[in-house]
Amino acid sequence: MSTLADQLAASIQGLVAAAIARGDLAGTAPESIVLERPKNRDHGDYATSIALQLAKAAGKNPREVATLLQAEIASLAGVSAVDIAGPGFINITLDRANQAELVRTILDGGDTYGHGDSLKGVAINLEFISANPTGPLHLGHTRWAAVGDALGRVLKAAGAKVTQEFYINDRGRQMDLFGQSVQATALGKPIPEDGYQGDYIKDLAKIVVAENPGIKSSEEFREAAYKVQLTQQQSVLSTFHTTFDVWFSERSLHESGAVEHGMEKLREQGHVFEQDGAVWLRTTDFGDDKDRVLIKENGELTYFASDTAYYINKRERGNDICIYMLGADHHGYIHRLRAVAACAGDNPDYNIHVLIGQLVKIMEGGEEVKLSKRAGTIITLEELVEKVGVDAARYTLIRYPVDTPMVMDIDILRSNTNENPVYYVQYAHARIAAVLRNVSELGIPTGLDNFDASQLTHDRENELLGTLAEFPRVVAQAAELREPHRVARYLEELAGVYHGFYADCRVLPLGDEAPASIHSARANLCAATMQVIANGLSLLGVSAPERM
RNA sequence: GCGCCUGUAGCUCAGUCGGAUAGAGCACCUGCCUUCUAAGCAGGUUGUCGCUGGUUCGAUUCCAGCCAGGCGCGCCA
Repeated sequence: MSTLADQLAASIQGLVAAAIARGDLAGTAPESIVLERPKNRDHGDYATSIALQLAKAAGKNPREVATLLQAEIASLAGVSAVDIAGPGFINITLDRANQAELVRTILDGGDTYGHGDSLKGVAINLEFISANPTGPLHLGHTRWAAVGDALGRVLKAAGAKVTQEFYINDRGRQMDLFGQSVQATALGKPIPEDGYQGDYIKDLAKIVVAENPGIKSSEEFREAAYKVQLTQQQSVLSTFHTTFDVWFSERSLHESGAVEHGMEKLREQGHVFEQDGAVWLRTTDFGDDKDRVLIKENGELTYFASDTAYYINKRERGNDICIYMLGADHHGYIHRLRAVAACAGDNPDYNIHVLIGQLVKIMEGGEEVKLSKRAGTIITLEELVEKVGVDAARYTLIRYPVDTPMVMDIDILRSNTNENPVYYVQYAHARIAAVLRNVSELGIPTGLDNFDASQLTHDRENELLGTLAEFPRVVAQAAELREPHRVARYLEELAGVYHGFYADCRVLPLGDEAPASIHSARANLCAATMQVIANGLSLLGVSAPERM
């Protein structure tokens, strides 16, 4: 879908190229032209600084360059005025009725408005959370549960084929300790050193014993508790509206021979060597600060060996790009994972992308809730949802970039005021739904057959249309930068613009006033806005209520 | 010591192909509901964009160095 702004930018690009071909300008034409929405409304609907960029090569001052292009831009379809301002900005004002045709585009597009094809044909593997199945999901996992799922939705909207994947760390010492801990608890014995504590272990022990009478060995306990705990994680994530296409077991990686296969591939690429009785991967060739052990001196495989094989496995399953979402305590993995990609013969700048999420702090009652496993003050995903609900939790976690540490204030999230941005956005949606209910009750004709774009010339209408037009761009950028928070911020802006429109532009007829085409036009504009808010919230996995 | 992230209003934070007077919410004042959801709108107050240099028509944005804070640097998983 190409937006009005895209078409305009392409046309201007053509004009610039033509001017250069004619010899009016010197230099080379830019590949594309950026049209931005000026913050100041006096600067038109769109602005470009192209004249300032061209000036130097052209050997003219920027205002001259702008003047040269002015008349031609003004003659483009849909443009009503072109002004030159400041050092040489070209400010473009669009024809309002023409702009209002966007309502048709949105309503025709329905829930696909905003979708694009910038990542069309790209297969992306998106791995997030990947917790050990040895306990409930906690706050750190929760940030990824929200952001990861939202990112997946955004990438799909940009046309990518996305596999959302959860890597189950079901192998190794932690699992054994887990089994021993549950066993000890069930049998009333002391929990082993470094074992798992907490009430949930007691609960697991009870369930496991009830379901498996006569269970004895720690291996049996491990397997039974693993099953219960994994099911619990899956069920909690499902209520959180976070879905996975693949639950990938680390064990299966070993059982299927994928680890040997991965190792073989790395050997072929020539980055594997032996030293001190161990087998290493020379990751320092590609920016890691030290080489990494694949097979220990005692013959055991390292966790890193699994990671490496897993990456190769993902790529061989047809994924072009592997995105990893890791906690801040894993940021040391960035270099080594990129090096793994490079060792496998891939381009680390394209085939792999590691996102690091900073920590989440919780405030409640004006104080920081200290999180400690030992003290049992871990906040789980389940508890957070109980406190604030799915929508508020998801929305708040998503609206910040992941590389900033964030603070969640439970008290604010519980409040139904506009301190709580999720309500601000949802309220706009519910408000429109209410207006449209009234529209339908009053028998005001809606539908695009009754839509007259030339009615929508009010400043507020124009501002709303301009904001609606930005949505596809926001989605594409969020996908490109892997930053779903941009969608949330956009929705807050859109909600604000709608509320302003609502305050100044009456949709329903007043008193005895007969329904006229302005009412139909505004009703359709409302419907278009509601559609965009719904589409945006859907990208975040947050509900769009019709009543509040 | 090395590496990753952060430093923008009193508070919580936005701000990427470098652009015009740096934004939003909260907080604090002032207005607006006998007809659309006031969970709303309009207006006012608030800044050495951590510091110092560099690149250039122009830097909160890019580069270098420094300061401050968070986190991490196992043949652990």
